This record gives sequence, structure tokens and C-alpha cells, in this order.
Amino acid sequence: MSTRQQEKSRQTMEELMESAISLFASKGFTATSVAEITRYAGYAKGSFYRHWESKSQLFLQIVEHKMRSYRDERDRRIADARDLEEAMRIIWDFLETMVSDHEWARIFLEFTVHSMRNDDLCAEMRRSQYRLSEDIFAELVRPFVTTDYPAEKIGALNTALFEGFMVHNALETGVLELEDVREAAVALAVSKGMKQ
Amino acid sequence: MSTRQQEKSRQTMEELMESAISLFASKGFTATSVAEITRYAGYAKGSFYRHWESKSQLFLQIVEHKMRSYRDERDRRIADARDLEEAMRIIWDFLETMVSDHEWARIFLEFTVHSMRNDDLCAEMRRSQYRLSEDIFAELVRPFVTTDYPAEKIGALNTALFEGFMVHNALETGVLELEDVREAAVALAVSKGMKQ
DNA sequence: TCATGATGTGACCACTGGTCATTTTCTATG
DNA sequence: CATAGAAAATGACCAGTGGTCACATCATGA
Repeated sequence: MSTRQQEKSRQTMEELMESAISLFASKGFTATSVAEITRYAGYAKGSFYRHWESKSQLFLQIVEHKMRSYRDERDRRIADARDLEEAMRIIWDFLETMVSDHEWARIFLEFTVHSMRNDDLCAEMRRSQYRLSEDIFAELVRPFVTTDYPAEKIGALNTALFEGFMVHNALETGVLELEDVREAAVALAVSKGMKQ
Repeated sequence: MSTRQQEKSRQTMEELMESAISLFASKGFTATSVAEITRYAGYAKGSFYRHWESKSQLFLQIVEHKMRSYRDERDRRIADARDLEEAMRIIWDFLETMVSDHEWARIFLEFTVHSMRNDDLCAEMRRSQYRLSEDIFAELVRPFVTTDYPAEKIGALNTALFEGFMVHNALETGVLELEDVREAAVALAVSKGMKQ
């Protein structure tokens, strides 16, 4: 096996990815062009498509990578939760680290909307790797729900509140703090999912 | 005054607007090009820019028009509300008519995100005409809030939940019904804004 | 040394939002 | 009517987009 050549290829890919991450962060997904990504990394445009089949696919790969690192930590901690309220607070710690990466929350929202018009992308976005999907939320939370209210709905309501907060953040309205949303989300989940 | 010429100009503008509304509805904001709008209405591309300074400005005009018709009805009805819960339900009737225009909710979200990267557009989107903004919500709801919790935050939380639901809808996840979100929003507002 | 296949290139495609000099059409006045 | 001047409509043009592909370059195994 020609290790040297493969190594070079891997390095090129990483350079392009670094370039993309930094450009996405400063200009967003749509406003960053493939030509810019390659130019910034010192390659020609054609090289990009040797590594990814589209700009969207690169983006998904970046997100998947970001998500994977959060996920393990989160799943480990939630095993210790004693009730729904505790579980919710652990989940929100995790969401908090996502939003704290301010620019990325915005870009992520941008991409979510971008994917709305493409069935394949839409299907991928529904999968748990790319979003705190309703499914994964329900799974995390189900063991703690002590009412008849469906765990999926608790999850979906929570995700709605979170993603709505990202819109709010993106428009820089500045009325809500993360604390407010977190409190509201916990209160909502508790009122629906725990016997009073 | 050359009434005939002005009349013609007005008619052209209306034709272009109708064309745009129908194309936006079927393809979304980004995917609809200015050339398509004019072609569909039977004009050349240049004519578009005689009436609007950009595609975004046309969009804002369409939204403003849609909003105005809702608003009057809503303000009239809310005057009759007796408490926060009643006020919330009236507001959600209004939001419901917005989402029921299924395709438009999606396009509106698309445009919201599109405007994120443009300061001027962003400022316009914060204004009450274009969104159920935190301000206007606070104003509607303030007279009914009987706790210390700030009315702006109740408004912002409600808007977050609503706009998050639009994301949910756009991805066609299908777990939440409007009823669920409405109930959650009312419950949330009541728990924060009404003495128990 | 040289053939092979992987890696890198940039002109090219059909398209975008937006501009503007030019042509067409209307109308107010002599 | 004739015509000057204004208003409306046009479409070639610009710099850019995501994506393709025939071609050049280079590392490698024989």
C-alpha cells in the first residue's frame, strides 16, 4: 500500500476541512463558497470534489464530528439521573455547550433551513447524529416519565423551545438568556411528565 | 397626471407580485429567481428592479401585507380577554392561521434565516410588522400578567416555542401537533405570569 | 526507467442577483 | 396632428455560484 500517497490525501482533506470550518464560522454556510474553501487552503476548486460530493456533505461530516464528542459525555452523565428534572438539567448542560459555541448555533440553524428543500438532506437531519432529534430525546427521557404524556412529545417540545431560542439568538433580540429557556424547558417537561 | 400610465405601472407591479407569491409558495424564497418571477409574469428581468430594490424587499412587502390583515382582527379580539389564559388563546388562534398557511410558515422561516446575515434585514425582521416580535407580544400580554415575571420574557418564550415548532414542521418530523404546542405555550405562560 | 493509477488543476457549464444604456410606448403641449 | 420629453420595458452584461471533467503532474512498484 502506498502509504505516502494516502497520507498526503488525508492531509489535503484535513487542510480543506480546517479551511471550511474557519470560513463557515466567520461567514456562514451559504456565504462560504467552495472556491473560497480551496483557495484559502491553497488548492484548486476541483480538489474539493475529490473528497466530498457536495458542500452539504462536508458540512454534515463536520457536524457529525462535533456531535460525537458531546454525545458520549452526555450519555455517561444521564445514567446517573434520579428523576426527570435531573435528566432535563443534564440534557440542558449538553445543549448549553452547543449554544455556547455561538457562531455554530447560528450556522447550524442556517443549515437546517437549507436542508428543508432537499429530501435527502432532510432525512439525514432527522437522524440523531445531526440534531438532538425527537427520538433520541425520547429515549433519554422515557425512563423518567411517570405520566401518560408521550415521551416523544416532551422531547419534541423541548427541541422546539431550544431551536426557537436559536432563532431568537440569531436575530439578536436579546430578551432571553439561556437560563430563562432552560428553566422554562425544565418546568414544561416536569409539568407534563412528572406526577405532581 | 397621466393616470393611464400610472395605472399600467401599478398593474405590472401587481402581476409581478402575484407571480412571486405563487412561485415562492411552490419553490421557496431562495430557489425562486428574479428571472423566473418576471418570465412567469411575461416581463423582462430589468422590470423587476423598477418596482423593488431587491428580491428581499419584495418579500418584506408581501409579508407586511399578509400580516396587516391578521393584526387588526387579533387586536380587536384581544380587547375582550379577561385574563392571561384567555389572551394566550386568542394569540394562538392568530398564530394558528399563520401556520395553517403551511407553505408560508416554511418560507417565512427560510427568510428569517436568510435575513440573519444582513444587518438591515435583521433590523426589519425585529420590527413588529414582520414577526410576532417580543415587543408586540409583551404589549398584548402585559395587562394580564399578575406576577413579577417580565412580560417580554413570556412573549419571547412563546415566540421561541412557536418558531421552534415551525422548524419541527419544516423538517416534517410529525411528532407534534399544533394543539400540543398551543397547550404547552399556554401552560408555560400561565405558570410564569399568573399567580396560582 | 517507465507504465500505471492516484492526486491536483482550472476552463467550462448553466445558473444567480443586480445594473444600466438602449429602445419602445405613452402623453402633454404647440 | 406632430413632436418633444418622460415613463416603462428590455436584455446584454457583470462578478459571482455549485458542480464537472479532460487534462497535467507526480509518486510508486516492477
